[in-house]
Amino acid sequence: MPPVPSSEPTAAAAPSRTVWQVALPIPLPRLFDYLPPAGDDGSDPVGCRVRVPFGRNGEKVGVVAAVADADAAPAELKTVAARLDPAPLLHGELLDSLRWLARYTHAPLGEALATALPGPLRHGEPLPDTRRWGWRLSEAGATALAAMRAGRPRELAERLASGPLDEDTLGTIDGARAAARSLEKRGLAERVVLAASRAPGAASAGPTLNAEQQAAVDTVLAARDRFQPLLLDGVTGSGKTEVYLHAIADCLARGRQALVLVPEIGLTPQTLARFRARLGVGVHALHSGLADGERARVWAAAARGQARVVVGTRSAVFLPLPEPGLIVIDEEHDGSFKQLDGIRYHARDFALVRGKALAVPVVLGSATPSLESLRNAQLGRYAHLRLRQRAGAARPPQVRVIDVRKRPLDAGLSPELFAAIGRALDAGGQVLVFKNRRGYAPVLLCHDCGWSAQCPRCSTELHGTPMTVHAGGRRLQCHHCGARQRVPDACPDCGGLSLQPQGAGTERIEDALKARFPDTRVVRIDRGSTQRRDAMERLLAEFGDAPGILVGTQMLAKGHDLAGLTLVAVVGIDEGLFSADFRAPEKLAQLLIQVAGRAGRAQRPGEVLLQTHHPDHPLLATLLGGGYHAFAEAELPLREAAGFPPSTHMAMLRAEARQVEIAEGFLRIARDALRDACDDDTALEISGPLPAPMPRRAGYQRAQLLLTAPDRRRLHAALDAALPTIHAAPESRKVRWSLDVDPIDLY
DNA sequence: AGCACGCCGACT
DNA sequence: GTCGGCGTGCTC
Repeated sequence: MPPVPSSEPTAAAAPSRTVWQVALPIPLPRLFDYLPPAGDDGSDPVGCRVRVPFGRNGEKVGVVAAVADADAAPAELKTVAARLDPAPLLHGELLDSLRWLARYTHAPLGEALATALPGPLRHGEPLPDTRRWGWRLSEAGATALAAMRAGRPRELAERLASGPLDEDTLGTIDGARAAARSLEKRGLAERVVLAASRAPGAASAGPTLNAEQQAAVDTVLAARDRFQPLLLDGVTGSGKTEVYLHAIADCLARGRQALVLVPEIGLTPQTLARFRARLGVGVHALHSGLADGERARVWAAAARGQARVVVGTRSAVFLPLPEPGLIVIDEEHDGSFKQLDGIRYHARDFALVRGKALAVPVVLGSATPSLESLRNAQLGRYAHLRLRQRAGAARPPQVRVIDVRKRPLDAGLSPELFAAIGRALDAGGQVLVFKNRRGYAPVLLCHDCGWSAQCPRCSTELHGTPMTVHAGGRRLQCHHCGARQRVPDACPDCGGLSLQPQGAGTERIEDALKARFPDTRVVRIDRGSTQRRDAMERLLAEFGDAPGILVGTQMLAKGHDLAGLTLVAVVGIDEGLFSADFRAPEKLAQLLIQVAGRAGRAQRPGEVLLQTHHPDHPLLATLLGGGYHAFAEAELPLREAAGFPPSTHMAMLRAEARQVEIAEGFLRIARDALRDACDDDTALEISGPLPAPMPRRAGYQRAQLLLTAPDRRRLHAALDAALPTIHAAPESRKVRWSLDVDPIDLY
């Protein structure tokens, strides 16, 4: 039986009948109109979740995006099955910002809203209870206490006699939960709501700030109550976190909430413990390791203003902040702030949009700021706060370059490197062998002279565009223009026969090290060996500070301090020097600085060895001579000359199909639609369709279209104009396609 | 994205 | 003789 006695169209004057326009989490770029549910109280439904009938016999949960006149609506309308929120769940600034995000990413609003909500809320569950629950002794319990026989229930009753106990504490006492249930059954104890503890607890004082830190804090505090981006640009060990903590403490004192975004690997128990100890209030954590229910509780606590400080990874940028005071993005250059599937948003950029709408300062911290942020600082859009002094006694490590041309390599490691590792181990030190992992599209390199294959069409004097190895090592291909050629038999420069694709994996390196140092512990840490999020911490804790070798990738650049670390060896940097990805030099520079930072923390002075076929490469010379900022100052003009971001703006249209021709055919349709959408051809440069390496799924081929525009607004205008055509094209249904605005990986 | 409807192979 | 492959079409 249909639950809704449908509202019959009355012939009598029924003037402005309205429809609810609902945003649904499906990849269709429009809203869906529904009749309001019968008996609705008539309060503004915008921002409320609704359950609606959808399709033949399905139901979906969506969010009311607008209320409109029924006359304008299409033919037959279905009726909202249920309004799930009496008052809007999404409203005000957050709803506005999410509308912006949907427009900016050219995604349906429903998908943007779904991305912002934790699973349970997305699926229509009520906002969870965030009250603090605890146990207290009932009156009967108080009288019965003296007569109780010994045991767990009596022990608990005795504790409760001196005051109620919250459930978190209870959970830490052995057998206390069962004891509480037992007391409850006998009417001796009861479960009660405790008062929310918003009163700041004991905040411990941190170290005294040095002059630079104090100046940075003062600048942040001077910007309270207005939108102001601040780039906190401080060398490793300069105490950026102290600056955050002071700014957050001020924010708390003014009764405001603070949101801190950290990279995926940055949210360690140590980080949280430090925030908790220093701020003296509850610090909520939000990360991918949390259960769904827990994420929903943090979201609800933020929405109710109970969460005063939240430290979270990427998705925390979607938390509601009814009493906003400050947003911090730590390690703002980190790639994990960019979501790579679904709605491809950048948490740092979205945090800035929210900060602007919320009128709060946004602190972007990094020792190696992204070139985007550095440029914004140079242009005066961001306040630029520099911390040049290292706190404490840490001193920069010795950095040495090892030339591996013509050296016999074992798993990519040179004899000099093995010797240095042996010396460090003999001296009782720890060694980190760090593999720069610039994945799947290897460049071809001559081991004798260092020559690498460059595209003859796309390379200029300023900027080489490498060709990468394809078709099982038989073909070279340019990722910019798509040009192909055969892999040469001999090096065109020196005639040598040692042409090889770069890239030995960490497993091979681990095996080689185990073979050379059979009596030494070799621990490999990479995505494969640490699926679970605490696995890395556990492995590192086990590693301790006794001599041994750690082998790993990016994940090891940060986090857990290794006190015994005296030698860091970096291999695979040539892939960064000659990558087809224009961001590779920036990523490599950031990585090298960070890795060097690790070696500088030990008691003994650390040593960093860089293995390369290009000991004289300008990037290395600039970086080693002048540090990260010298590199950035040299790199920004190169980017500009080559027409790359941040001076231009990009979008990537990707397509995937069983046959490349299908994917490319779709992209050609899209290309034509985009060309038609531009009134002049300087507005948008379109490259492709280009083949994309490494299909995500077996049996599928990927291709892509790269869009570059000098002006962001015109890029978006072209996309806005062309996307309806692209959506409507029959070819679009034969491929899986996606649009990535501001792509970070051009693969 | 789901989910149904719709026409051609290896199983009870 | 059916169960089921996923092509294609639609969703207020």
